[in-house]
Amino acid sequence: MSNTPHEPTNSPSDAAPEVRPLNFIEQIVEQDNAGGKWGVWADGPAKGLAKVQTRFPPEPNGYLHLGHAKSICLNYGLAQKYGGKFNLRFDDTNPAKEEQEYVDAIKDDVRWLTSAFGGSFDSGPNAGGLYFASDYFGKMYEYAVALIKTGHAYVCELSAEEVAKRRGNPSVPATSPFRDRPASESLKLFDEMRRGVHADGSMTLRAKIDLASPNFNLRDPVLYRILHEHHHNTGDAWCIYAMYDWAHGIEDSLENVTHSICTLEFENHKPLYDWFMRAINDAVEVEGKRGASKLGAGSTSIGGSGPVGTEGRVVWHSQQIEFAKFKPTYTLLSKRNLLKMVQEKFVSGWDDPRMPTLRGVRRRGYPASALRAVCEDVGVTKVESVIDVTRIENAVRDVLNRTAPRAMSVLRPVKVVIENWPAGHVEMLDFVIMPEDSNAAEGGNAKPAQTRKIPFSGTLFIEQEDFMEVAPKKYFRLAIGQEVRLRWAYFIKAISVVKDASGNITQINATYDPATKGGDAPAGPNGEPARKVKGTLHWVSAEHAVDAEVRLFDRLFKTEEPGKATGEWKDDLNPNSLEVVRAKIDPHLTSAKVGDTFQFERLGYFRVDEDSKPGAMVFNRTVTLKDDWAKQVGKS
RNA sequence: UGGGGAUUGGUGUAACGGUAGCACGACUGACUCUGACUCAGUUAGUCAAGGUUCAAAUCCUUGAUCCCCAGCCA
Repeated sequence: MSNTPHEPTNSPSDAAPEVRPLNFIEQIVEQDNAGGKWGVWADGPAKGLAKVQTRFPPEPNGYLHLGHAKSICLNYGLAQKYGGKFNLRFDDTNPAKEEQEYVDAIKDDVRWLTSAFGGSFDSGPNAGGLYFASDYFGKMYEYAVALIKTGHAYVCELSAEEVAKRRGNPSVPATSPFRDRPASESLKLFDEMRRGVHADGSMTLRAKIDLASPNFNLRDPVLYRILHEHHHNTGDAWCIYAMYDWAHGIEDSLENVTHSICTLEFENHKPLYDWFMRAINDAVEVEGKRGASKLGAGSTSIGGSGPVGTEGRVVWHSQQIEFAKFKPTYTLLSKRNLLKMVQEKFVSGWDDPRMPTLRGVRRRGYPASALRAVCEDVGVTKVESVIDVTRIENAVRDVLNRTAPRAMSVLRPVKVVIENWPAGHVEMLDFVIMPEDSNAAEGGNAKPAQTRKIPFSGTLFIEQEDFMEVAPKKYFRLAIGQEVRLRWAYFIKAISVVKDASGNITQINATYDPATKGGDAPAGPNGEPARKVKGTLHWVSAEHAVDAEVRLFDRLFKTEEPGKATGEWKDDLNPNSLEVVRAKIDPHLTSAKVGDTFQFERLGYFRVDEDSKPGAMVFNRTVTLKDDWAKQVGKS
């Protein structure tokens, strides 16, 4: 390709690749990087590069779902884009709800999803590592003591009910009779709380902020509650546990997180997040002056010659940024309700292929890269938007179309007998596994189509809906007297049907044209154009086909926003979200392994399910192919 | 009734005082040995009303609608 110098330089071939505009978080990151706000990486391959440290902080009290996928992709994507690090951090501060089972599942899910970025939290250039809030319990306790000493916190002996009663309202301030007790007294009680002297619920450590604040989060929030619970990580070492607001900023600080990204409902918590970090900085400075350097910045300082934290202080103070959740239509995405669906057996488990959990969609056959693509596609904003689920399905189709080998299987079989086929004869025909990639073809990189052999005989199965005795207008499929192509095989024409007592078609009798072998009619002897046919059907040879179970999924809910109308999502459950059929599949598929995904031509994408056993395969329909004909039929 | 957010075609998202653009969908058509894929075209929008300005999606005022907040959950 030669470029003529006279031509404008914006021809498609040399135009700059179309770049997506930066989302608002990327804009913040780039401004921070340009201003040197967070300093640079001190060592490692990114040495000298502006520091970008993100994290995904799940609570291990449930399974990850599509909503979490957006957060993971955002945080991992940022780390990757700016040469930074991504941490997986378990926010395990409430042992009453958390379990090891969830920790293991979440690690596995994050690994799976981030494989779409070519890495994970513990592998690849952006691996920041695995962390637990519970590893920081000691530091959190030290900081809490420092806050008490500096008059920023006190032990409150009000019961939960009393606190609620005294919470006040927008115009009436809250109250606590313990607010002004001396620090020495709080210190003593807090120590007792820690040592297990006091019962659950008998007292809390509260921050001394503003009982009259219109933001209720600032009305002296609880830092610690007493919980005599066994913790999956720390066992029985603690019986007081930090609350989210107290714990989270410290976790971010200890990991030198630069951008602490969370969802919109935490916007009201940001003043508290920042208040705590300033209070800790105050306390640490005071301690430093006293010469008691136990609280010294240590690992939490940025160090080196770079700037020091957002507030110009000693202890790292991350920046909280909020974005809108991922909310697909026809889907429920709250851990509480998903748990209920599992417990009340509306689904078979957390990994039911109809579930919007990462495990569910993975089992169904959604590729991680498709999820990444959707997240990229919908963008990141503070607008609470609703995403059409079909966008996810389209992203899945887009990936699978490029990656899934083709096969032919018949979901709802009806027998076809080729009357003029030589009795007992079996012919092996070429079947194209992967069509040429038309995208690649444009770039001149078309990979030649690969083929394998499939058996053809005089008795076949085709799809019931591919035959009608009388073809309506625009029906291109098989009908009496109407000729169609059997994919990669022959043209056939239906002659007659056999019906059972109740009028159901049990057999179609047809004839084939031997001259159309491979699926094309020859040109006429005098160069006349070859005979064309409008329809092409998928098929399997009856004596070779293998029986298999195929699970067809529909959406779990009938309405775009489950529960919107009545307040109860159970009212909107789709009773027909699962259909199981006995299909006739290509014998070649019996060698497929769990997780393998195929396109069953003209039907959709299908993944071999974990329930498969030798000789009894089970396929999940991941998603159908788009179907213009069904759309037309639906309209009329 | 207090505080915090948000509002651009059907949906998602750009435009940061200077031509309202992109993607998805939908619709037409082309192509096709998958009614798929691909390709071409069409469609349709600044929450409302005032104001500032040569010029407003963008700035100001007033209002509307939606979301979040009074857990010892995260």
